[in-house]
Amino acid sequence: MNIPSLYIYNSLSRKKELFVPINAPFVSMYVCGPTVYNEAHLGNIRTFLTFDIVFRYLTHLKYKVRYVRNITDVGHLVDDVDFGEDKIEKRAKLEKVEPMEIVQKYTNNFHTTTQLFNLLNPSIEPTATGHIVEQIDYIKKIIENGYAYETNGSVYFDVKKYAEKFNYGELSGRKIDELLEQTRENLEGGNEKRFFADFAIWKKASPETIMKWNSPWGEGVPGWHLECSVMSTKYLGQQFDIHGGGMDLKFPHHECEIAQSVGSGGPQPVKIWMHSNMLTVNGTKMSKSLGNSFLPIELITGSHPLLEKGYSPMTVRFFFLQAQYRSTVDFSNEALQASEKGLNRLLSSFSTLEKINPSAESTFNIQALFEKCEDSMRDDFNTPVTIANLFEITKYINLLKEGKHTISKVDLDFLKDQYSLFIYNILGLKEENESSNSELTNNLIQILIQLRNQSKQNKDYSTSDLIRNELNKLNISLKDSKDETTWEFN
RNA sequence: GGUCGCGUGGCCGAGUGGCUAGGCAGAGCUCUGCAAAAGCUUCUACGGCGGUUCGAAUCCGUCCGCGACCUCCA
Repeated sequence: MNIPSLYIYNSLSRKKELFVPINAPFVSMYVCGPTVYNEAHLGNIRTFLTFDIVFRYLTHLKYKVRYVRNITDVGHLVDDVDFGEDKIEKRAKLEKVEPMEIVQKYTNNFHTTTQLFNLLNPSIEPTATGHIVEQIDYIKKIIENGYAYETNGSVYFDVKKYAEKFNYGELSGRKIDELLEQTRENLEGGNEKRFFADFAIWKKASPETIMKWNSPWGEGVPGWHLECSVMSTKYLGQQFDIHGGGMDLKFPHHECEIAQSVGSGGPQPVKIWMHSNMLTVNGTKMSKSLGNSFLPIELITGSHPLLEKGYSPMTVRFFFLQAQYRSTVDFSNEALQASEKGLNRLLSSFSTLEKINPSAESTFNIQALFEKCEDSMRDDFNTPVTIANLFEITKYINLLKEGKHTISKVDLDFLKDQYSLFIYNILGLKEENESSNSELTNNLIQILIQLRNQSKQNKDYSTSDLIRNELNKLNISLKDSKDETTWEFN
């Protein structure tokens, strides 16, 4: 297998590294999925989009990718105090339904949303509740290795003990000494933990808790960090290629995952840690608590107060891809509108392409242009540069149509093939609302267009303008080009 | 306070020790009965101050501003 060099930024080493799979052509990738206690917002979508691109591009490079993205359906506590409440249970009480109804409802919702944004489904989508037995076994191993202790029916990971031998904090750049400085103030109040940085891997359940399981330590729930270690190990092995997630999961979540894996007797679990940056609104992280988060539906309808109008899912997808995944992206109406127009320009080239006739020779090097697209993707999935390169190709397509360049049959076929490959398959963009118009509507409007063009030929401009204006009142706009008139809904 | 990151033209956003990123907006032009749409062309910026260098927006130092994480967060 001859695969060109792909470089990926590794959060662990803090530099771009040549990607060499542990067991090529297979690639194993784990991404922290959603906690299904409410609707995913746009910030969440950005992260999943990042890894959708990684999945798509690795697949394009002919790797056989096993992409695991979990569903957290238990164990994610509202906070980490002794009797922290499960996020899903809390929501279930609020909506007065069973916790599993909440799980089902928001899992369904999540899937609808991922489809909306054209995110590919992962190879495996395991749930935390489906792996309770494995999690209990995993906890036992950690205890046997001496890196966890039981208190009051809960089991905590012993960070201090772990740090004696291993480097706790290596991923997030935290020093255990700095953590120690905060010990005194944080240890007040009869905490069950020996050390404030210790984290629960099994949490005792209160009597009224509905979702709980039997364990050697009594009834309880697994800790949030644990599921990812357990399920990644189960489906990808003790060591796998890529682990992804949002930047805000780096600490403590991913740090704890490493500790659990190593503490259970395994090796350093992940070769490349990838973290996608946050979506911001007016420079501040999008989050529900700040009230600045958009739900997909608010985005499409434009019903959120911060939005001037609605934007299609593909516009948002394209907008996200115009920034590199490791940079923050700021959400603004101006930027969205710019993306909307830019995307439209890119996509309209497909129909332009159909009108181009091949010549004997090509006057430009189309292979080189697409090679640039590959290069930018291979440089840590640099989609903004790839898009810039595609716009350059778009310009050539337009120049071809104007006859200012020529292209051979072979090159034209290559161009069509590659343009479609990059835009549809690799960037995962797609046409929208094209098929939403009924055949009848289209035929009726075509008749009106014919009538109008006849009027124009007869220089009967009052009739032609009448047709155009009346259609406009129905939110239908006509677009004249040199050889034809097309229409679209406003 | 600790750790990390960022500051690019009107806006959004790449990148790089010397060679035009790109998109949107603006301007000009083409097309056109008019308008719209579309296309082409164009607009040359890198927070302040020092330093290294033949040359820095890119490296180093410092200051200013902004943000993320520090056990809810994608």
